[in-house]
Amino acid sequence: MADTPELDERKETILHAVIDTYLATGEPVGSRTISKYTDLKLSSATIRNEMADLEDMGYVVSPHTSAGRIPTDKGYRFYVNQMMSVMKDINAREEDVQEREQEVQEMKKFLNEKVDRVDTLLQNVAKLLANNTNYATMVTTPQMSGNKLKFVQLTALGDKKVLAVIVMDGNLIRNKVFDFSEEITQEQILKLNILLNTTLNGLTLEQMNMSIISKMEQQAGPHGPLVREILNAIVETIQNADHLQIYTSGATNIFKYPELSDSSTASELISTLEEKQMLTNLVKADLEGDNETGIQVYIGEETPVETMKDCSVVTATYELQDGMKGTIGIIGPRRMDYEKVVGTLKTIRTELDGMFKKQS
Amino acid sequence: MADTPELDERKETILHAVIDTYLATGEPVGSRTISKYTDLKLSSATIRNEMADLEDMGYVVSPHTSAGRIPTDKGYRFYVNQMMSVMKDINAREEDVQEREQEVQEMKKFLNEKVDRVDTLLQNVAKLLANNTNYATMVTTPQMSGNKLKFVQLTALGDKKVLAVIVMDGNLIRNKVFDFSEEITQEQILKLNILLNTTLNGLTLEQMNMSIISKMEQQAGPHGPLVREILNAIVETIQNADHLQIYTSGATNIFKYPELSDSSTASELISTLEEKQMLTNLVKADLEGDNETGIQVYIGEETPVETMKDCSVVTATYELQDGMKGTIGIIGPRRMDYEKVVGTLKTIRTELDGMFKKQS
DNA sequence: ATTAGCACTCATTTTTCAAGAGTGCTAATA
DNA sequence: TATTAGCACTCTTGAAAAATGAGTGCTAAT
Repeated sequence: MADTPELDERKETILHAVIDTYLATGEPVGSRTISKYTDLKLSSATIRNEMADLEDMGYVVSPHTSAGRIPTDKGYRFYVNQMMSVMKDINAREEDVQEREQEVQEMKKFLNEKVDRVDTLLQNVAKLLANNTNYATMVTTPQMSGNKLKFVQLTALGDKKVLAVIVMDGNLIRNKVFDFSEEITQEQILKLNILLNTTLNGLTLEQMNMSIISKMEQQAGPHGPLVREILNAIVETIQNADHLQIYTSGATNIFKYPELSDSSTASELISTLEEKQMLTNLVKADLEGDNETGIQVYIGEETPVETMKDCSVVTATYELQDGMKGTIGIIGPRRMDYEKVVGTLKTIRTELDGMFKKQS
Repeated sequence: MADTPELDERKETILHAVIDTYLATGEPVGSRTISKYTDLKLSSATIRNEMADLEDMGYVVSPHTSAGRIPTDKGYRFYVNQMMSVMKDINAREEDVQEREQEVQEMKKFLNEKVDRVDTLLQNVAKLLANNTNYATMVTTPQMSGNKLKFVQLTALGDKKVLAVIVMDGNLIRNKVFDFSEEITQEQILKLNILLNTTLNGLTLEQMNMSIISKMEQQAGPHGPLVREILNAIVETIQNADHLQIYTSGATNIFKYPELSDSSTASELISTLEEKQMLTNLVKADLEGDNETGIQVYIGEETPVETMKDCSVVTATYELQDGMKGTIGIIGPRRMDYEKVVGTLKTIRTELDGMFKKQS
């Protein structure tokens, strides 16, 4: 608003100190503590005055008259913003990289071991993150946009059943078995294969509109209804392939934080993680808000998921070469270790890209 | 042991009454309550004496001197055994069927609506069960035994990649893409297809032993290593197809039962449900113990999963026509409504069979 | 064999009290 | 004018004490 910053330097230092200590201890922090903690060389009385100001400005509150202060969402927001802008320049502090080196190595090793499917990989990522951070985590499958059909291959299975193998760009493969009302011959299948592939190959889902479909139905002549059935299956399958899946892990980590572990809050949270339905909001918000870093921090009420208003959520977008995007999220208490979490997510984001290149 | 039953009729009645009331209230039940509850027309003092006997025999305990009694595992076991033997004759009480009729209808409707994949169906079953019973639930994918290979189909994807579509009996289909070190021609693929299918079709996993593999390697001549690679992929894929998947739901229902919701117990339980790893014990135990009814009740310490020793678990085997077997489990507090749970599971077991026939 | 009566036990709840942490305000100080 | 020391006051926390009440075990009466 004003062009002078709202907080002078001393207030900033004090606020930072308050939040730092609160993150570490989880207890309201008093003026005496700060007066010792900082190198400001100020008495507790002075700090008290400053803290009263900070309270007026809405950065901190005291839970009751004779307690220390705890940060408000606004306070956390200040802290995180400051942190993010510092991190942008430095990208990753030497010591942090050092410290996380081992983690990454361990992760790589673990991931390379028994991973033959992307979903297993993602599940493992969730699990590892949960273990390393002590927060709850979620990881989504990558979402493709503008999926192109590479080819379709029909095969008779006998018994009036036909197997359609649908291959999309990026070698994403889906199967669909369907029953016909009557037995189908080898020639018919051959014909259908040719018809489907000459018309559809290279098209995106959006391009398979009504006009193309009805044209194909005409060309198929007597097999019109059959073609329609197959097309529907294809469309549905492609849509399904794009179906968002969410893996979560470490839900019970929330019991490590007293402010979240009273049973009603905990129950609600775990439910949300278990049902996964509501987590899609998180993903949407994450994919839309494209800041440069690919990292998004939601503090308390800011989070797009109703049931998580007592938590903070940090999300990261990971992106594969083909423009497939997915989301990783970390859910913890407001007083989470933002610095470590953001750092870890930045690392994972990068690593994940490399790993996917190895997997097909 | 002795040929006279350990409990005379009066003791049985009283024990039954104690357990019944305890199931309903969750509080230790005292002698006065029982003296009113039963039609035995006995004073509380008499009941007190009988209860003291029951305590000596290990069917009940009092949590402290001046409290009522609660059932021990042995007590529950008696209760459940009695119930199961009664149910075997009656199969399903008229009123229960009536009462559950609506549930089943609702379920069928829901399941038929948006279910196009077996795994979604099973997930929904878990969810519905959890909602209807207020306990935590798990459902496994059906396990096949002696999976036979129907055929394999290799297709070039270009870019040194080959798609293998593996079709098993029961039209279970898996895909696997793999990279070769060098480009592969159309003829080579054709040859490989023929070689693979003439040799392998109709074989189970167990039959693909070393002698067959090395024989094929020889026949393939220069493509030996290639064939080996493909075979490995096939074997792995089939094993993977048989990979047990477990869906859980309603984990947070455990918060409805105070005896389970202190945070360490709850955390451990939810973890187990989330990780799913340990639940396989449950499945194994369920599939092995083949009693006539297909229903198995584990009380407290009896359960094959360590972390669930404060719970009771009821499992049911469902079986599809092709001999595929899966497990449904309900996890709740010791004082769960065994009668309702067993009844519901019996119904679901039957319904599920019908539904699978509809799905492919 | 059953029951009434009574003393006793122990968990639970409520009340009371003391300790401690931290604040806000005022007056003194540099 | 900005800082600090000092003090009264507030409110949480924890422990101890007291009251409540449900339920038992035992004895003596029926």
